[in-house]
Amino acid sequence: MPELPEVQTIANDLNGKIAGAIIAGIWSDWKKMAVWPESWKEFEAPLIGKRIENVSRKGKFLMFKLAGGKEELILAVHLRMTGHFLVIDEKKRKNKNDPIYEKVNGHIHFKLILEDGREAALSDLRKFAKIFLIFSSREARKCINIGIDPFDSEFTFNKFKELLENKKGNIKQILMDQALISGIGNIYSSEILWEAKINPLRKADSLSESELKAIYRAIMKILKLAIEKRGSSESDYRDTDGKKGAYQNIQRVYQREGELCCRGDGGAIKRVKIGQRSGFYCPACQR
DNA sequence: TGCAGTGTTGCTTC
DNA sequence: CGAAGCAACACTGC
Repeated sequence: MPELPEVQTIANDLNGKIAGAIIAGIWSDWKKMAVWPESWKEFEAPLIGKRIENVSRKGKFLMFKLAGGKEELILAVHLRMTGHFLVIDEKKRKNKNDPIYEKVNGHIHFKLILEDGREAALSDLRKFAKIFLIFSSREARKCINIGIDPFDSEFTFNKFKELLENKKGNIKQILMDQALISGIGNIYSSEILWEAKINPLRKADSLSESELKAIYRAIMKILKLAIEKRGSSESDYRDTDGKKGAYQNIQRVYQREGELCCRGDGGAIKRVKIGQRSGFYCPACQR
């Protein structure tokens, strides 16, 4: 489930592997994923022959910065629920134990074919991923209407507090609001609130200064830790080698309904529906 | 066997 | 106007 740590891991890996590579062609069997330009020909043409300068992350978006044309061009990709990128080198695909052969990766719907023969392939079981181009000379389309990134230097505690002012909803849904803060989804919002000892159903306007501080610290701590662990792989998420992340092994509440909270307070993890999503928390230590 | 549930987002409806 | 519901899709598990 690509949230900020998973997208960061993919961006880092792609940057290490394919920065500098030239795009020889693109391929897709699901052209609906290109949301802009909507015509596949117009989407495809500007990509051919461009050099991938670097790959970075913005919120949950992957940003491929391309050079070689008259203007700067960015290929932006949102992985939604089940998307992940694999870097495939056909010449080296001999070992059947290569995790790239896993069943979960048999859902490739888009490829950047590189001049050196490798492919950066987007695997997406549920076909929810979206891709689009951002031309520096054209009016920016409202594809990326996202809030501040937690790793932006301007994301200070005071900024965080300011963003939450006058917010009426529960803290979990607010943390997942991409227009406010970008990158946190269902897994990490649960984990962050456990770390901060805050009940996910708490109204944002009921939180004290010290509780807000605990949440802010938890955001930074949990996201950094998850990036170190290369993300969470309960399900389809894999890195560009097809390997799993390790964060699911240290998750405290997410997907642990019924288990005892590891704080040793005797609380059993509860699962509640919050805005049509599953939220997990320990009723004993999260107040 | 069939249907509810699954990480995300954005559009529709009330 | 904000909140809630649901659709987009494929697969898993009860």
